[in-house]
Formats: sequence, structure tokens, C-alpha cells
Amino acid sequence: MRIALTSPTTLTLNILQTDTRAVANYYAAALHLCFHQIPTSYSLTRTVHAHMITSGFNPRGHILNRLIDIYCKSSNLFYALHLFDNIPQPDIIARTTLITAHSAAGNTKIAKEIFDGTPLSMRDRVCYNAMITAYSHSCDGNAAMELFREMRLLGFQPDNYTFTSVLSGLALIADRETHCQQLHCVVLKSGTGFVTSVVNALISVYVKCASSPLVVASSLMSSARRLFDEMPVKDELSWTTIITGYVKNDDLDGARQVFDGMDVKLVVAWNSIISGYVHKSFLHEALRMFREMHLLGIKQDEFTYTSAFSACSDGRFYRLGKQLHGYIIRTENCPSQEFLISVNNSLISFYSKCGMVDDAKKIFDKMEVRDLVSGNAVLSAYVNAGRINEARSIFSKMPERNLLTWTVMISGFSQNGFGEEGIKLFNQMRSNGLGPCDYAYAGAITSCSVIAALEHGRQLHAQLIQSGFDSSLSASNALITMYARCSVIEDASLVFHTMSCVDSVSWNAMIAALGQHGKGAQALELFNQMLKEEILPDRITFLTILSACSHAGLVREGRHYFDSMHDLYGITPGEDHYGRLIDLLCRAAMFSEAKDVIDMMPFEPGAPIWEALLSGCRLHGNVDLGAEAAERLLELTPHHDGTYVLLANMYATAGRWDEMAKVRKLMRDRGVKKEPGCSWIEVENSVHVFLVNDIEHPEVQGVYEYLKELLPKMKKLGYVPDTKFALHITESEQQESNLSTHSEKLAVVFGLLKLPVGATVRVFKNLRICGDCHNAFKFMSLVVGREIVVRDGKRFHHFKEGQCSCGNYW
DNA sequence: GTAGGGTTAG
Repeated sequence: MRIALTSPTTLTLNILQTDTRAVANYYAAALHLCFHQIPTSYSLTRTVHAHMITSGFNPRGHILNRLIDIYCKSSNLFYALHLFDNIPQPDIIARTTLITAHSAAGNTKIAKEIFDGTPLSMRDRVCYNAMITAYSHSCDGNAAMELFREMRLLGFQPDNYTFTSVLSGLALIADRETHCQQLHCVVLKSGTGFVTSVVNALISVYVKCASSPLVVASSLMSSARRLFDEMPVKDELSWTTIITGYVKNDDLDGARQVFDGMDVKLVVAWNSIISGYVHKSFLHEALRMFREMHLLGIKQDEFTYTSAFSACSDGRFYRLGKQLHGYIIRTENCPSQEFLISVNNSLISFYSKCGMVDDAKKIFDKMEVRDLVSGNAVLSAYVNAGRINEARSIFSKMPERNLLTWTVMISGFSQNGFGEEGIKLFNQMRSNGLGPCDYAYAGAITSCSVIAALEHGRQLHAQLIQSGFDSSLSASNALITMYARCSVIEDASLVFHTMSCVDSVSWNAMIAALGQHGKGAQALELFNQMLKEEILPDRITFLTILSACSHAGLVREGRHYFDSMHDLYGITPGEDHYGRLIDLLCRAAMFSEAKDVIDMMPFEPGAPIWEALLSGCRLHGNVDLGAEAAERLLELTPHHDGTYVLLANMYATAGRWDEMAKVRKLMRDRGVKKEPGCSWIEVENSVHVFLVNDIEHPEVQGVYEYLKELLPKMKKLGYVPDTKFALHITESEQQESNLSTHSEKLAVVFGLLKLPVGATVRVFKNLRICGDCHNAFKFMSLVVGREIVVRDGKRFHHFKEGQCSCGNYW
């Protein structure tokens, strides 16, 4: 008999004897050689196995087990299983081998079948260990825990392996303090409390349990720390487990303390701390450590770089990010594929977040190998830049998608006003078998608010509750806005007031809901309540507040809040805030004050400022100032059609028809498609157009006459509020008031009244139904005795018998 | 044991 290993993959087989015992020994030795070449020994093993078959040798017992083991370990489960199935009475070793192999291959179900098929009398500790590992591996912590209990009840003594597996399984379901402590006791009693791997696993359970929202993190982290401090032997894992534990529990000082005590600081530890600083937005500190690491000559890896780019995505560090990009290209001579994918992915997101979408796309295009994250990153780059068509095209070409991909696209649609497509995509995602997460729900709900699909929104709300996501902040915040935009402000309020925890987004949403419904005073009341509860207002809160003041004509209050923004809350007003302030002043016809604000602004006025001024001038027919604003606006954004429309309407409001005619000629010459002061009403594919401010237009004349007639009746029935309401019909009435009900809307009503009952009506354009308009519509429905339905791109309103409801329409 | 891709408010 001769066995020779001539090369790593060749085995010379030579059988000279027929003594079965000797043959068995011979094969055992051959398999021993194969075993030591796992995982590349597959063909070698096949040769030995084939040899057995041709020579009539029937492998049994430990030889068969070894063969199964090798097949399993060299990723050939198929052969292993085939062999196993032909064993009349497989012993515990064969079974355990297969359980381990199936578990490693991710097939817990088969592992469980084998385990369940193993008689109790045959089971041993190793077999239990294997099955517990299988459960932990498949993230089934409960099953792991249960089997651990069963094992102990049956009198098996757990060992290191048992504890490590059951602890790693338990880490998945760690949300109960008692669980950890019980297991801790068992570990101590078993005498394995000094084994490094077991203590590491125990620390890991404490750490994960501390991250659970249901427990007090600090005491669990202290237990973990005590375990760590008392460990007789610490390995790399011990250090990183405790450091990342602190980082995950937002205790960067704790992490830092342990980190500083490390003799040899591991790259993983650096990375973990740096990423912690980035997540907590301590960007300077993150970058400081990054630099320190670099100066100390520690080799930085893809994890370090991705955190660094994430820090640089803030915009303040754009140049640094660019430099780092160049540095990596220069110094990484032979980067691995993993390195390239990770770093490029983070570069895509870096460039995109700094507003350089095309640079982000360039990185994506240049990548030789991409993964799902690359696709998602470039998709969200386009979505955030509002380039929805490019996003759509990326989405359709993506070779694989996950929940995140769908969520990005759904919210991309909703953010860009494509509500129907958002809802459609959400449904498609579900029919593809992907369970929505709360972010996806938030996107779908926002889609509903975009098209005012109240009934659909209500259904989603119900499903949200059913699937247990109703505690989700983002979904609830989206619900507030959905109900508000569908004019069911009571439901918006109900969602807000029943939320178990709210954030500034929730407050902003609710304040905006009130402000948009003309309830300016209530909006301010809620804002003050927010301050009382010590929630810090942010930039958006102030935008909302300024709008609310503007709509309610609360000039003094608006100015006060504008000033307090900087003085009390340290928020520097941006151009958008100045825009709202100017809007506020102009609506109150305080033009010289508005002009003063523009002159004193710390930056050059841009398009939003001039636009606010122009709209104010349009409202009051302030032709001179308006013309100046329009001129500036046309210099800055020459292709923006809205400017022409505003300008034309301004002249119309002032009754300067010659100038208006000039603007309209200009519009025709420059190919502007929009009509000044128009509303479109589409009825079963035909479109009626009403030119509202063009007094000479016969349809508009009709509207004006009609409204003039109705106004006294409205006042009599109380549909006109006491103050600050005006139908935009006569010059004198306009001057009386700070506000104007958009005459476009009234034109729409006028048009609707002439339509057959039940006709499908879609109203395009940005016709927001403010509180005043609401009253006018209610009144119309009462007077003319028919239902009026308005879909204004944002909301859906159903007026009937002098009331408005927005339900039961979709 | 570490990273990179998401949401909601104007």
C-alpha cells in the first residue's frame, strides 16, 4: 500500500492489499490528506471517493463521516447530503456534521429536520451546540434560547461553544435585561466565566441589549464594562466589542476612555470612534482623529475613508473631501475590489450631498464593479437633486433592488409631486413580495398628500397600525401632513396629539397644517407651546411661522419672530426667510419697509427675494416697484415663465391694460407657454381656459359679474369672515384688504357650476385652497345646490350643501 | 468588531 502526495491536488492511489482493515486505514489516511486541504480539496476528495466506489469499498463509520465532513466543508452539500441519505442509521457525528454544514449554507430548515429526526437518546452536547449555532446563525434568537433551555433540562452541561452560540443568538433578541442577567449567572456557575470568547459574547449581549429602546442603557453598559475590566485575558475582539458598544450607545466619552487605554490601537477601534463622531455630527473631532491617525502612520482602510467622506459631505469640508479623493487615487496602488466598491460608494454620496450630482454620476460610471449600495447612492443623488427622470431611468436599469431602493424611488416621486406614481410603485413593491418598512409607508403617505388621495391615505394609516409601524415617527409625521393637505385638520391634530413621541418635524408639520388652513393664531399658539416644551425651533419652523403670519396678516408678530430667530435661537435667516418676510410686508402693502429689508440684507438679493416682492406688487398693483423687481428677476432667471405671468397679472390688477398687452406680446415672442392669470379646467379630455385678470375676456367678465352679485349674500350668511377678506373683484375692495382670495379659484367655481353633475374634473395649477377660498366654495355649493369637487394638485376638496369634507373620494 | 445607500416638516 502506498499513499503519496505528489502535488497539492494530486494523490497517487495504489492498493496492493485486499485486507479490508488495511484498505480502510488507507482511505482514512487519504481523507486525512484531503481534510487538510479544505476548502480546495474538492476534486481530490472526488478522486478518493471514486476510487472507493471502483474498488468496491463501502465507506462506513468514521470514514463515511469524514467524507461527509469534507464534502460539507468544501461547499459540496449536494454530495454530502446524498451520502447521508444512503446511510441506513447515521450516527450522531454524521448528523452533527450535516447540521453544521446546512447551517453554514443558510439552510436552517434542513438542519432542523436532521436535528428533530435525531432520537433523544442519541443526542449529545456537540449536536445541541451545532443546532443552537444554526439558530443563532439564522437570527432566530428565541429558538436558540429555547434549545439551550431544553438542553439543560435534559442534563447536558453547556460548554464554551454552547455559551458563545447561545449568547450570539441572544444578542439578536436582547431587549430584556433579565435575559442577560440570567444567562450571565449560568455562565458564572458553569465555570466558563474566564474563557475569553464566552466573556466577549456576554459583553456583546449586554451591549446589544443596551441599544434596545426598552431598557436603560447605562446600567447594562456598566455591567459590560465591569465584565471587560475584570477579564483575565483580553483579545482584539474584547476591546472592539466594548468600544463599539459605547459608540452604539452614543457614549463617545466612554468609548474614548477605553480607546485611550489601548496599548496598540486597532484600526477597527479608530474606525469605530471616528464613525461615532460622524454620526453625532462632531465633524471636526472626527476629522481631527482621522488626521491624527494619518500622522501616526496608521494604515487607513475603506472603513476609515468612508467615514471621512461622510464627514466631508457636510459641504463645509468639500475641499478636504476633494483632496482626500486625490490622495487616495495617488497612494492606493493596488486597491482590492472591496476597497474600490466601498470608497467609490462613499464618494458618490459625498459628491451628491455637496450638490455635485454629475460628479457623483461620473464616479458611478467609472466603477468597474458596483454593488447595490452604488445603485442606491446614485439613485438617491438624482432624487435629491430633483432629477426624477434620470432617477427613474437608473431605477429601471438596476440589476437588483432592495427595500431601500424602492423607498428612495417612492419618496423621490412623492417629493417631486408625482403622487400617483409613488402610490403605484408602493403597490408594485408589495406585489413583489417586499414588506414595506416605515420609511416606505412615509413615502406612500406623502404621495397621497400630493394628490390629496384621502381615502387611500386612510387605508395606509390602517395598514400602518396593523403592521405595527404606527409608532414610527416619520410615518406619523407624514400622516399629519397628509390629513392637513386633505383638509381634515382634525385628523391631523389627532395624529399629532396621540403620538407617543414627537420631534421638531412633527411640530413643524402641525404648525404648518394650521397656518395653511388660515388658522394663523392657532399656529402661533402651537408654536408657543412648542417653545414652552423646550423644543428648539429650526429654520423650517420659522419658515412656517412666517407664512402663517403672512396669511393671517400678522405683520408685527411676523417681524418679531423674524428678529427672534437670530437673537434668541442663533439661526441665521436664509434667503428663504427673507423672502417670507418680504412677502409678509408686501401683503400688508408695506413696500418701503420691504425695500429697506432688501437693502439691509447681508447678501445680494436673489430670485426668491424679487419674486416675493413682485407677487406683493401684483397683489396691490404697485406697478413701479413691481417692474423693477421683474426686471431683476428676468436677469437672474430669464427662462422662468412665472415671472411673465406675475408681471402681466400685476398690470391687470392695476388696470394698465396697455402694459399688460405688451407683456403678453413679449411672452408670445419668447415662446412662453403659460397664460397670465389662467386656470385650466379639464373635463373629460377637453380643456376650458379662463383668463382671470383679463377684464376684456368675456368669460372673466361673466365671473366678475357673478361674484359681485354673490358677495352681499355671502356676507349676509356669514361666509365672509369679519376682517381681511376680499374677493379679488373690484379695485376698491382690494384696497380695503390685506388679503385676496385667489380669483383663479373663483373662476374655477364659476366654470364648475356650468358643468354636468358627475363630470370628472381636474384642476391643474397651483391653486391652494386657503381658508378664505374654502368659505367661498362652501357658499357656492350652498347657493347653487350642487356638489363641487376641486383637486388642486395638493388637496382634494368636496364641497356640499355649504360644508366641506374631503372624504370618500378615492 | 468598523463604513457606504432611505423617511417625515416649508
